[in-house]
Parts: sequence; C-alpha cells; structure tokens
Amino acid sequence: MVTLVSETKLTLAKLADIAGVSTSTASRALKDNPLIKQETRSRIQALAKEHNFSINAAASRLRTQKTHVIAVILNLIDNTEQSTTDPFLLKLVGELNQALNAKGYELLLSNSFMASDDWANYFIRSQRADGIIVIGQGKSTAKIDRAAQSGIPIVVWGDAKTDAPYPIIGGDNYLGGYTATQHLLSHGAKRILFLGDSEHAEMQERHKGYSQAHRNANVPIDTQCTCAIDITSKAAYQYINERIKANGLDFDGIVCVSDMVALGALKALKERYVGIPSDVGIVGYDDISLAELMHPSLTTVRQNTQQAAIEMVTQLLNQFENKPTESQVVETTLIARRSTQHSD
Amino acid sequence: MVTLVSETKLTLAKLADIAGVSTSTASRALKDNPLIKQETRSRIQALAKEHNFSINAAASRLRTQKTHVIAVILNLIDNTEQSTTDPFLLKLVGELNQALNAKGYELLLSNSFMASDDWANYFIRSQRADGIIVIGQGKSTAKIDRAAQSGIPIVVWGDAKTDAPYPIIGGDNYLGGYTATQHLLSHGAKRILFLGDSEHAEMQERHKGYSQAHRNANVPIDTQCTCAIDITSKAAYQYINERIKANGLDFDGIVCVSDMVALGALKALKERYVGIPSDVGIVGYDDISLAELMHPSLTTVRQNTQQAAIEMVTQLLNQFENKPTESQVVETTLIARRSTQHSD
DNA sequence: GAATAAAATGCAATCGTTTGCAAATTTTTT
DNA sequence: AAAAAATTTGCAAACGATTGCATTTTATTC
Repeated sequence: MVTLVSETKLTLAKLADIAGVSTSTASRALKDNPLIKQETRSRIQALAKEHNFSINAAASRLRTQKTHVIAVILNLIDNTEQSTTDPFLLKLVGELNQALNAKGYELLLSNSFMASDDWANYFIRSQRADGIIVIGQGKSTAKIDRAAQSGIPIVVWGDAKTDAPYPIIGGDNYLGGYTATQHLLSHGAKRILFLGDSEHAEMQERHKGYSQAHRNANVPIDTQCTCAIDITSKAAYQYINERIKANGLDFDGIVCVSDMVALGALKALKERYVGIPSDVGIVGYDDISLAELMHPSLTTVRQNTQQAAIEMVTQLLNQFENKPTESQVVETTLIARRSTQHSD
Repeated sequence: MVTLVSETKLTLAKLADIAGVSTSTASRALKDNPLIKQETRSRIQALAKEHNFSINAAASRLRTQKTHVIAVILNLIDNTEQSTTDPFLLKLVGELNQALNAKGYELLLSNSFMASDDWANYFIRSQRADGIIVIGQGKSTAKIDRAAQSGIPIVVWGDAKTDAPYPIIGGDNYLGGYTATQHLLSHGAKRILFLGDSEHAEMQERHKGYSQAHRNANVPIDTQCTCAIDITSKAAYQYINERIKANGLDFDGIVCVSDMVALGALKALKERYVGIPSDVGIVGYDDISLAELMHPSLTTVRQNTQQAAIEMVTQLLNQFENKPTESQVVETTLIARRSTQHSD
C-alpha cells in the first residue's frame, strides 16, 4: 500500500507562512472575503490548491459554532423490519442528500434504533449537527416532541395535518386515500380492503379519505375491511393468504398504505389465481420504481419526493434565521396503471 | 413554537464548577476513566444527565484529532440514474450504518456527484471523517486511486479480485456469473443473453463466469448475446423490446447484472407474452426484497450484504491501527426461484 | 507518628480557525 | 506635500475539550 509521507500536517498558519501573510489574511482569502485584495486572494487560493490544503472542519466548527451538517433520522417502527426493506424511505434520503448539498450542508445518517434517545442533546447540543430532519412520525411522536421542546431546528416528514409545534412536510394523505378508493369504486369495486397500520397519523388520514370516498359513492363500509398489519410486504402476503383461506375471496379491491404492502398482497392473490384487476383491483402508495415494473403494473399514489426534500430543507434553514415556518403538503397524485383497469 | 430559554450554554467547565471539581476531573469522569474515584464518576455522570449535558463534538474532535465519523460515498455512474433507483446500494448503506454504529462510528452520506473530487482532502484532511467507504468502483477507479494514494484509510465495495492498493470487499462475481449461467444451462437454455455493462470490473468478472459456464457445458457463445446497456430497468426494458422487434425471440435465457435490470427485462417479455420460464429463463443479481415478490418470483444471486458491511468496517478500522488489510470475498449464493424453473 | 506508597485531583498547554479591532499601507483630496 | 479617507493587513482572544505531568489527599507500613 503506497503511503506518501505527508509533510508535517498543513495548517492555515503554515500556509499563511508560506504565502508570507498572517493567518487572518489567509483565512479571509480562502473565503473570498472582499476585505482582502483580489490579487492576494487568488494567490492564496492557488497556493492552497497546490498544497492540497483543506480547512480543518473541527476547528472551524468550534470557532463558528456551526457545523453545516444536518442529521437525518430514519424514525423506524420498533418491532418491524420496515427499515432496510422500504425503498421509499431511502429514496427520500437520496433526495434529501441532493437538496442539502445544494445548500452547502452535509447529511449525517441515523436511525431511531441506533441514535441516543435524546436527539436534541446528542445531535445539536453536542454540535454534531445544526438541525434535524426526521423521516416518519412513527407510532408515537414522543421523541420528536421532546426534541422540539428544546427548541432545536427540526423538520418532520409525516402527516402535514397533524397539529404540532414543528413543521411537518408530507403528502396529502387524505386526498391520497380518497382518490385511491374512489378510483377503485369507479371501476366497480364494492368491498375494498384498507391494508395498513392505523396507528400512524399518515395512515389514519388515508383511512379517512377511504371512508369519505365510500360515503360519497353510497357504498357501505364494513369494519372487517380495515385490516391492521405491519407495513411490510411479508405481513401483507400472510394476511391476504390467511384471509382468503378463512373467508374465501370476500373483497374485490385493496387500498394499501405502501407499494411494498401492495406487492405482498399481489403475490398472495396471484398465487391463488385471483384475477387482477378482474377479480380484485389493487392500489399501492409511494410509486417506488418497481411499481411500474410489476405485472400487472401497479396503480399507486405518488408523492413528489423531490419537492418534499427541497421543502424540508427550506423549512429547516428558515429556522436557522428565525423565520416563521409552516407545515407543507406536497403534490400527491394517483398514477393509474393496470392493477386497477384493463386498458388505459 | 415552544422554545425553552436555554440557560447560558453549558460547557464542561461549567458542569465541573457545579460539581465542584476541575474540568480535567469532569472530563475523565464522563469517560468513566478509572483514574477518578468511582463515587465521583457516578456523581458527575448523574449531574451531566440531569443538566442535559453533552460533550461538544467539535472541540473534542479538534483536540483528539479523531472524528468517529466515516464518510460513505455512493460512487455513481455519471450519465445514468442508477443512483436513486437502485435499492441494492441503499440496502448496503443501511447495513453499513448498523455496522458502523455498533463500533461507535457515525455515517456521513455522500455521493460522487456532490462531493468534491479530492476525497482525501475534502473528507480526511479537513477532519470531517476518519475514513472513507466507497460503494462501487464505477467505470473508472481514478478518484478512488487518487484518494488511496494519499494514504488515507479507505475501503471499497467492488470486485475483490481487482488488484489494488486498498482493500476491496465484494461478492464472488465470477462464481455468481458462473452459477447463474450454469443454472440456466442445466435447465436447458441454449442461447443466453448477458445483460449489463461490461465496463465495470464486477461485471467483467461475472461475464467471465458466464463464458466459462458455456465452455464447461460445451455450449457455443455468440458475441451477439453479450449486451451492453445501462444498469437500469428502463434500459433493460427498452433493449429487450427492441431486440425482439428486430430479431424475434432469438434467446432462451438471460443473465442480468442486477435485479433491477432483470425486472425491466421481465416486463418487456411479459408484455410480449413470452412464457417465463418456459420460453425464457431469467436470473437477476442482488436479491433485492422485490425479487421474491415478483411473479414469477425471480431467481437471483444473493451477496451477503450484512457480512459485507461488517467486513468493510473491520477492514477500515484495521487501517486506523496500521494492521494489515486484505480484500475479502463475501458469501455469494444462487437463490433459485420460479423465473428459471417450474417447480422446486 | 513519621515515612512511604497509592489513589485522586488539578494545572496549563494545546488542537486550528475565525473575527473585532487596531495598525499599516495606499490612494485621494486640498 | 500634508491631511484625510479608503483600502489592506495583522494582533490576539476566543471556541470547549483532552491529557501529560505535577500536586494534593488518603491509605499503608514500620
């Protein structure tokens, strides 16, 4: 393994020495501070590049009390494995990375299992990050609330209608649930399952939309059709299998709270040769890249994640400047595909 | 928004004051240093908890010259959108997060688009991180080589057989390619496409395995069967569509370099009512969670990502202690499902 | 009870930048 | 050409924790 002997570590002071100026001048020059003569600036910047010099972030952070780092916390649900499996969450992380970088921030990745419970303390007071983005409200917002209580900059991805002392960015869950259900009803479905976990704020909203769509269409709702399961494809697969085994095919449509759930349900149905969409129509949520690759392609509800990421970052940065913040709803649209209709 | 007035910022010095000891004692007490009397230690630790005190990471890093942060760089391919789409990469990130946390390190997420080109400088010399994990060799290892040249701690996910001055962790690509091909051949395939991008070291190895399997089975190889495409489901979908349109169904098996590619191909085949596996058998790579949810479920090659993550972290930490490092091959197994065979 | 050993604590320098203010230099004005 | 104004640069004090070494306190031994 080749290791260049690194000439005694280069600091700003040494660089300044080489340039024949003071550290203050060097510091300002590197930041392109107009206080320094243009010629001097360019000279020092060139020198820095030549010597592979980089400002020491630890020292800089200590001095400025700013880290330019944002902690992104995947707020996972305790006893499920939603975590590593769910492409949607990670897609959001990817988008956040872009959005943060564009604003000169870096992304420190964490999840609710690993990170200490006291987020304000661990990330902010310790000066590991300047702010926190939480992905998912989880079943309880206790940790989030606690962090927010200490007045740190924080933004949450979740249900924007939730009343909270911090901005929540999310899709229009009510509309999503409503549209998905209405879409199935308009294609003739009469008994539609709602497959998901009703303990989440987001999913409750979707369920409200589900109910309202029924009411508007004058289709009765059976509580037997609201099925609480873990938000994993595995749980969905098992649930559908068992339900059919026990009750036969007592439904003709499914509204799922995620595409992963939809895919699990789809698998179970296909294995039992249930026709899709002829016997059962099915709608997912999230529009993960796989949705359109399925056969039949999956009708689903897309939330604009790029817009969401940008919005979350904006709301967070606003807090740094004490600007007012507010929860935001991002674009939520039904993408109709073959799992609900035979032809376009 | 509720904001508790934060009592003037709490530092170690102030905490020590409250406790009536020196900062050195307080510092040691918080680290559970046996130099300090047990009783004093507990007292100060309790006090710290009570006051929500956290050591300032910036100061600590500056002083100790250690960050306990590892930069993970998604080394994406320039002109494709493999990035946000590919669940495999992100799965690896998830596993790395676990493995790093278990060793007391945090994960700074970056990608090759955003990060400055000089990784050694940007991440290490600047003291943003103690080491780098690169996911993917990309088409060129120039950036990686440059970083490694400067003698910084670095580990790469890629093809372990590549000769390099840094440890590379990866699956056994040759074996993966061989087994996948052999599996198809043994189920009667005679003309097998290799669908992927041959500019990657990993994929080249897989292609070697593909060739060797043919030789061993005395099946001739047609160069027309090696298809260079972007590693995305979209590209695969288009390619298969166009090929069939142009040549008809001139193949009876496909070895894909990723599950995403396989899914794209699968979709194209299904739309043209090609029987799977009866007319064409298909094998993916990565065993993403969707693979078993497909219909038919997708035969694929699984690389043990958890083992990989742990191995990468180990190899990286070894470098901190100047221990020798070496490239490692992780478990690589064929998961046979229905896309290649009718019954188990 | 004095001398010695062991245990517990504190002193003070250091890590590398940033920045308010003062000082030096250059340019403009009269 | 001296005075005033504008432009550049430098001084030195933070930021908050860690740690080798010195010092104090407590326990042990003769």
